[in-house]
Amino acid sequence: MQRHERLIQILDLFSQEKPNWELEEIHTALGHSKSTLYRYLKTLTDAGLLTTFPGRGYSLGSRFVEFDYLIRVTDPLIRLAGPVLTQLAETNACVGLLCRRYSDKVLCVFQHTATTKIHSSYERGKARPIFRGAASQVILAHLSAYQLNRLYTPNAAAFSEARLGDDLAGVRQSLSAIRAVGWHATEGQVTPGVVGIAAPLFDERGDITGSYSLTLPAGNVTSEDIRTLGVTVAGAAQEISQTLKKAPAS
Amino acid sequence: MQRHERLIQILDLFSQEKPNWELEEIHTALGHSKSTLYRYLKTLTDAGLLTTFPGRGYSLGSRFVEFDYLIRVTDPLIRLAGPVLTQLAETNACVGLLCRRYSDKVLCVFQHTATTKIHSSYERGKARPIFRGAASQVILAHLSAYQLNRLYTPNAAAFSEARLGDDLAGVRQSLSAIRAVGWHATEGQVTPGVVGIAAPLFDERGDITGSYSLTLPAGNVTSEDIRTLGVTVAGAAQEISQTLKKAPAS
DNA sequence: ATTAATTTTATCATTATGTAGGAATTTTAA
DNA sequence: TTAAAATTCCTACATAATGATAAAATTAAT
Repeated sequence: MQRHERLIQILDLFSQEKPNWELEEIHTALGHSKSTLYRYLKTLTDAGLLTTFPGRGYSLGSRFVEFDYLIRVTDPLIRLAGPVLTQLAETNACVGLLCRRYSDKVLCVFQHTATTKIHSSYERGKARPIFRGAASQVILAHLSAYQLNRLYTPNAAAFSEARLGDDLAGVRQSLSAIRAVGWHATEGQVTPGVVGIAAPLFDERGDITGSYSLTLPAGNVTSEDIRTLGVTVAGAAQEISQTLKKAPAS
Repeated sequence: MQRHERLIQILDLFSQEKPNWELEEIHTALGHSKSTLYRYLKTLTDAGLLTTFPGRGYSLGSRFVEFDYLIRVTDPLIRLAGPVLTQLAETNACVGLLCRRYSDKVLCVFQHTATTKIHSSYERGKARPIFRGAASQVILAHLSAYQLNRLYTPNAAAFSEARLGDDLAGVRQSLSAIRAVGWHATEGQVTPGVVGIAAPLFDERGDITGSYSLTLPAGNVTSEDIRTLGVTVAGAAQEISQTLKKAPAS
């Protein structure tokens, strides 16, 4: 299984800093023979994963845009949680975030901004590690014991830095506390001066699938405000999870 | 190059009708051995092109969402044309569309709706054939003679149905007329009772790269209105193309 | 519209890599 | 904690990938 990885490796080249690659540049970067490279690029282009225009090299193909659309419209979480989140963000003049767990990271899948005080850098399509910030940690708190174990060993330092505990027992305790409260708030773990308040979302089988959160400037809010918002967010999230249970996904 | 195609073939299974696939279902559909299939699925999953959750099978992975984001933020067309288009749509209480050419189809990459009278079904991520509708035909009109030839032979019927002419000479003439006017309007080619008014967008090398268009209900507009809007759209598109020329893409 | 230059694809002998089936392991669920 | 299920590993064998070159397609210029 080395060939397939080499094919897909080509996709890894494309980044925000360098979204366009000439054939020669790919050749230099990855070092295939010209005919092999042309073969690879044709396969990826035919699949819509790359596009090419004469004299302008290769860039990411339409398939990514099309499949993002497909994911968007088939995601029951967005359909259910989106409107409620928008309203919540508007009511509280803050930023609303809907995140999903993808293996060991957390991806923003929907966002609504209802304030100019925060420059939200967390739009649909941006991923974060599962360790920092309320929207991530509330997911972490609901992983199965087995999954937490598996995750902890190679990431002990990250857990420690995120103030979740310095050993597995400590981490378990912190996460258990988050579960007991039903919502979770952090300050400045992602952006300084910004508070995040998050609640967990469960899928139709009752497994953790994402988080529902509000992000607001730390200055204006008391811990009492945070508690009130936490309860609100948790209530909304719970309702969504229950609806999801009744109307199973496709 | 048969192996790689089989890998990517798996992605073709995922659709709006069936966004979730169990291993067994894929096995039935494509007929690899179990170990090979697991190997394929692991490769795709490691690459972020698929995700899997226990008991819920496989679905499209986070990479599509992340790369869509990347494409969105690195697309100079969206950056330049987006705001102007939004304003144009608002002013005229209609739907604004920004499309891009991807080989033989046209993809909507940005949309702004400023009316409730049309149910716009053309959001970011939706693709259409290059033959029907103003937003497509205006791109068709600016293909090179060679590309038009190549496209015509296997699609003569489609050209005819789209009323672009019944032979290559006729098609050339229709398209030449569109070029001469600088904008193009069609009625009901995509949605009955809906008028589309489009102008071409050229990249920094002067090649056709997309279209800029407004979509509005046919009832309320006179052909004089259409002409006025056409000139406006063409002017805006021209300005964008010129800006693009000065500020070359990454 | 024709022609020259460039880019892309096809061909084919050689060599390396993927495949399938069962065993071992990991992960989930009870 | 243990049993069940899902996933990955292992190896002999078959098959397809590779790269140099030739042919074709596409672009650019006249």
